[in-house]
Amino acid sequence: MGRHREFDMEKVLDAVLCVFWQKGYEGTSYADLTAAAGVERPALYSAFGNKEAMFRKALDRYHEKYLRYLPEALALPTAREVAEHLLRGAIDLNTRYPTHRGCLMIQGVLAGSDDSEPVRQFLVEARAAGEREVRQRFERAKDEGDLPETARADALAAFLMAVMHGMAVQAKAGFSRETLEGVAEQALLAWPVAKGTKGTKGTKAAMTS
Amino acid sequence: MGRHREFDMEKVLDAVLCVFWQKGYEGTSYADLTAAAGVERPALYSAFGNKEAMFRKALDRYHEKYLRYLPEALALPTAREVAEHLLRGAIDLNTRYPTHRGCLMIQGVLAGSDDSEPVRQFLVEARAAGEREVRQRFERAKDEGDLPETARADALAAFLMAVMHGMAVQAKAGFSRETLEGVAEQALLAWPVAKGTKGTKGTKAAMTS
DNA sequence: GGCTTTTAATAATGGTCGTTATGAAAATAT
DNA sequence: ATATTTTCATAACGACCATTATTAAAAGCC
Repeated sequence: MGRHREFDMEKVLDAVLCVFWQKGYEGTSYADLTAAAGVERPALYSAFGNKEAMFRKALDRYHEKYLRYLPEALALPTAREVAEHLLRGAIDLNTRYPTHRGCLMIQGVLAGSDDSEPVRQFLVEARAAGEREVRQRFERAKDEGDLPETARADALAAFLMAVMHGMAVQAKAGFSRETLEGVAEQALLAWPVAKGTKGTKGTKAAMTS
Repeated sequence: MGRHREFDMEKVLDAVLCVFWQKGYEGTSYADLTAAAGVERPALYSAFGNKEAMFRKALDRYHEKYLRYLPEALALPTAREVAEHLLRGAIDLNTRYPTHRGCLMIQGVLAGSDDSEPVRQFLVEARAAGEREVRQRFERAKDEGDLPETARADALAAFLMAVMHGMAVQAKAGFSRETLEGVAEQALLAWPVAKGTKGTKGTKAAMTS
């Protein structure tokens, strides 16, 4: 019984995601959303609830569709490869789409009015969760011996995420892919190497290959 | 002739700056500004012009009052010291004030509506100007021999700024000063050393002293 | 075909945004 | 002391914000 919806829910969500990605949570209005989705306001409300819920849904999709490189990275055999894959994945994602450069988890809400504080806090926690996974992966790497005992997993994870966040800021500012590759390359130069493991001296092209 | 203004212009500007610093450009309303400055709207308009001009004035003051560590850093004798001072200064600034953590030049506008695009672009250019100064300083360091000929000044500057941007994001997310010091320490581990210059092996406390 | 149910589009809600008239208060100048 | 000029606070402006009534259209069931 009843009529079925005429629009493609996934297409609408993708359109919504792109707008949030480009303009951030607060910078996005329903006028923007309806224009991008080709669907009127009440349809968005019936489909998502409200703006905050819509953003959370968009963020879910962002994880599923664009942040796959994170679990991919964590599954690699060594911490060095994990770091390389994370940096490369971030560069790809931040520079691939000219209309929405940078990272939704950074520019979604970095600072804003009190109204958007719940969303900001949600993003803070989401980023912390990602960093936690990376840290735990590096702790495992210490156990497995591909990171030296003296390495600090928490500092390495925080450093790696800081570089990724910084690259997101730079990508949003229009920095080229090549420039970001130089950043990632420098970030990896001091990657700790466990005793008895061959280093990567001379492989300066590690990040650009 | 005529009446003179009753409020302290510098105090008002400081208050305005703090609000922008905390909530960003778009997240700040005139209600916030008047509440913080203790001055009514028309006074702000007569003193600054409009919101965008007010933000630019606040950014000028930010440079003068809080970004002094940048020219300080550039004046130091070696590139290594420049980098250390920049990182330390960023950490200080980003974590010192609990009510407005992070960096105005990052969280002022990272992404926003079309209305705030001029301000966003202005911040992009301001950050680029800072990075350019750092790059030129590193090129000089190559000439002077305290950076090796093989070092890429542009990549080092971009990397350093990326780490600083990333730390600003993390500071806004509540990261402790100690965590950021660990990030900066890792960032400096691979700092290039010219031939015939003594390295810094073993001085792991370089950043926390 | 009539009845019910769900979606669609139009348009209105109260509230807040940035920006300004407006008129009272205060201080200098004549 | 009066006139002039500037600043001050109250309050209003239109525009846009996120959120909903409201009503028309479409699709199922009998």
